[in-house]
Amino acid sequence: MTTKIPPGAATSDAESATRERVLLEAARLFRHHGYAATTLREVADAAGIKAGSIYYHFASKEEILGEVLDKGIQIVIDAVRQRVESLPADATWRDRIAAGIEGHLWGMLHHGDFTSANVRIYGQIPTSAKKRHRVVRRAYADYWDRLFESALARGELRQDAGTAVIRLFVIGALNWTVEWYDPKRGSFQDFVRQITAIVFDGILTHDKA
Amino acid sequence: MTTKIPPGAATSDAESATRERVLLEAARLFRHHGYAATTLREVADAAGIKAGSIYYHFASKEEILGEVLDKGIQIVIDAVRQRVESLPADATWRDRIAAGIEGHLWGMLHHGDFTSANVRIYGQIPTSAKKRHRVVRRAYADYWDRLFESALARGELRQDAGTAVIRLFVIGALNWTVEWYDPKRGSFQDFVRQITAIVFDGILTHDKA
DNA sequence: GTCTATAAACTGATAGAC
DNA sequence: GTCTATCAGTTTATAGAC
Repeated sequence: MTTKIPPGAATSDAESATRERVLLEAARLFRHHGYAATTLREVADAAGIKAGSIYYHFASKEEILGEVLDKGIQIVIDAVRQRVESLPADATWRDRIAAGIEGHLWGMLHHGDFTSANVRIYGQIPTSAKKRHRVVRRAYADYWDRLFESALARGELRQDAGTAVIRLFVIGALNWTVEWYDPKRGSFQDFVRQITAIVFDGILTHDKA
Repeated sequence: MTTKIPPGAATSDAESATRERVLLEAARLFRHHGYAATTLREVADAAGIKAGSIYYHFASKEEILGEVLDKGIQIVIDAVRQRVESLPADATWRDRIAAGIEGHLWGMLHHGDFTSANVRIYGQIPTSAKKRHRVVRRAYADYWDRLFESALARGELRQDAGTAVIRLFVIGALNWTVEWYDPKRGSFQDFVRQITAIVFDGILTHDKA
């Protein structure tokens, strides 16, 4: 509960280098092998310490899981809010949603181990861990629901599909890009342009008068 | 290699009731706990037999995995081909893609344990299993690429995004619906209508002259 | 076809030296 | 802070009875 912070230290508690290293390697291993399949010995090996030493930094395997999951979603939330809230007050909802898409993709693709681990293993973790993590997820879903419902009220969003369906479809599709996006096939900015175009206007051509 | 088939049996080899039961329960457990985290004791318990008995039907845990993965994708392939190929010869590519979307969603959502297991654990399985399964995946991807490239050649598909990006985005988005689709919130046919509308025309409104 | 029994190895977590 | 050593439990797979 009470963690000692060295006087004058600018960092928050819980931020030693090895601690961060353990979280990073855990995220990478959870992503590629799953949560239950990843052993603390593997995590310790990758982090350059022995298995027993992990328990100086974390109380249990599940505590590591919790931090990895939270970090994965927090990175995305921060990137989205930063971009959406730096828009001018008279921005259209289309502009705000576009900013949100770019932020979400940036977070997903630039911290792939944390975000992919989150996407891949959330459905496989103990219910206790799920329950705690659900609060953050719900808050993020609410943020997007507000964007979509405001756009709907302004007549910018299609009305023949539920906003919940739109949110789940779009966020799910954006999340999954971390599983196939290949930076070697083009710039991140061009990727964002393509995805935003598809999300906004669909995959078909439309005759314009 | 040579499996005894009772004379007059209409079924192919490898189709005893308990064998099918083991595959079904394995898919359900792989889906919810991951591959490595699922023990053969759990699978056996769920299937109503003892752990040792599994080895009469399967040579190893990885053989079960292979069959679960193949079945998950084969269900979807069959549903897609059936719908696309029953269309009249003069059908538009829009019609064909719509039929493909409906088939893909039907397969995904009506055999959720096999399809969700496939989506969730593919990134977490041993490379040996991945390598064998990749052949079927590639064939299915090619099928969709042909649909999209034909639509592109006919001017029905948008030209400012790569067909590979379109395929990966759309299939990924459709795959993920199995993680959030709720049959209690509306009929399957209405769900297909909403998803197809979003994929074809996007989430925004478009002024039509 | 299914069972019991067991082998050989691995698991999360703890205790205590340094 | 990190180490070694260890506990108690679990794992896949095999052998052989029925």
